[in-house]
Amino acid sequence: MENEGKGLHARVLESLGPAITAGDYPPGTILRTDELEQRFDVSRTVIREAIRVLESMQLVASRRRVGVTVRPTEEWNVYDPRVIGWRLAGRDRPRQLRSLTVLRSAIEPVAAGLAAQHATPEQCARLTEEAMGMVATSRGQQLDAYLVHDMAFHRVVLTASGNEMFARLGDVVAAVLTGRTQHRVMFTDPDPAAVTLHVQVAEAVRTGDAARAEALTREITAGAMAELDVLAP
Amino acid sequence: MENEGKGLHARVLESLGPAITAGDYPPGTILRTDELEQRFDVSRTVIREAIRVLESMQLVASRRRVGVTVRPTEEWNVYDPRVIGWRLAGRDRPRQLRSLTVLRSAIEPVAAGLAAQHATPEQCARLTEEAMGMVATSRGQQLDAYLVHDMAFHRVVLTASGNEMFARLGDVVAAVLTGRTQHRVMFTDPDPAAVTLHVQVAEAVRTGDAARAEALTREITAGAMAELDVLAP
DNA sequence: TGTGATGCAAACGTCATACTTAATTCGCCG
DNA sequence: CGGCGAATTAAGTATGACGTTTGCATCACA
Repeated sequence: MENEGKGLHARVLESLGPAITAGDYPPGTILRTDELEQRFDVSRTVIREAIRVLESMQLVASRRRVGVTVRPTEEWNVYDPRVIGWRLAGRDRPRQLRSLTVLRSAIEPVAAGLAAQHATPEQCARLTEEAMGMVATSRGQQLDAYLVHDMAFHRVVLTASGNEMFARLGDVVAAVLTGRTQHRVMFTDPDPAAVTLHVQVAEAVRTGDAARAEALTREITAGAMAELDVLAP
Repeated sequence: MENEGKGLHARVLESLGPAITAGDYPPGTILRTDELEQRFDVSRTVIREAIRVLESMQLVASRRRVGVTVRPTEEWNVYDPRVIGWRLAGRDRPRQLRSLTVLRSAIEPVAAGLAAQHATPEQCARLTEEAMGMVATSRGQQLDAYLVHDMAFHRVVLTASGNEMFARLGDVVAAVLTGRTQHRVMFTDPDPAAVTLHVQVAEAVRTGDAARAEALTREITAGAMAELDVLAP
């Protein structure tokens, strides 16, 4: 197992979390702590702490005399990084990927516009650098290297926006980009038009042209949305 | 106290959470469990469960031999409803309100566009109804009643978008709207232009005009952003 | 004197158990 | 038949003991 050195409650969590988010326990399902205790062969303390975390994610609700009940999907904290990770790893990965891509398409253009206004010289340099990296790796089946630059590029944009809520979505965007690469046929190089757009965004941010940065980024995310119709059910 | 019937760990959480998010414990601060145990006069079990929840919010990290250390702001789960609530209640409320308003301005127009495509007849009816309610309460110092309709309106739009990530931001938007009303001079009626925009959005969604719904909503959020410069530092 | 191995101790992690609280169920009595 | 209360059940809390990790200091050796 790679489940070592993380504490027992973390191990229980890594088992229950994915199962619940995958829908293995339909909403309303009742889990009893003593049953879990036996199933995982750990003490109540451990189970209780794992439950407390699941409860803080709104995945379950714990009531006396009743047990721990699984809550309906609409009540989950779908922005919790672990919930996102579990759902991406599980059964409704396509659905989750779709939700996140739509989220991206809303956030990133605005973030790029703000970045054009607030980015530091260092961030502008980083941006140009990563865009260049994308150009360099855009041909000849170097998808992995390309992905690294792509993720870095978008992360810098989100950070440079100066909005902490946007900045925290860096991991989400990275996950979406990674997911797309994994689903893509492995010998298809990235769309040259998309690469060009990234270079232009870097330039727009550097010159402080917010409207242009926003519009260009909107083109990028529109492209991602278009791909989605082909890739995800 | 109104802290009753919620369990001891919840009470500890309601004390530590706001304190940490308010910056009372700067990043790197070390809390020891036995000290907390004495301070709150509860058992280790309770402290440990509270710590576990704070840890799941990425507010703190617990390491052996060193204690529970407060993590830097950039690592917090800023989308956790409780974190948002605590920060809105605390010292950097203006900053948080600003972040959330920017987030709104990115999300809501896209959500409205999607709502125009996916809204059910029932949702369209709800939308028109709430817009009418806003019109009815927009004059004569009925700000509280107006706020109720305003919140309901935006919540329906977010839900009708069909995107679960958007739908979960209903509480955030509600918090922003509430915050705005509280900060506004209490005898100033809402901007008539904004009220009209809401009515037009309802219509655009009903007629399935996505582009128009998006553009109109963008006007609404732009207005909210403009207000912000006056209200928040 | 410098460097690395070794051992101690501090603080969290886990376990077992006893006791408390609250809610549901069921049966008694009016 | 209905309401009220006692039994039951499962989570919540408290506590003492032991395990585990790891920062730090000390000591040995070159």
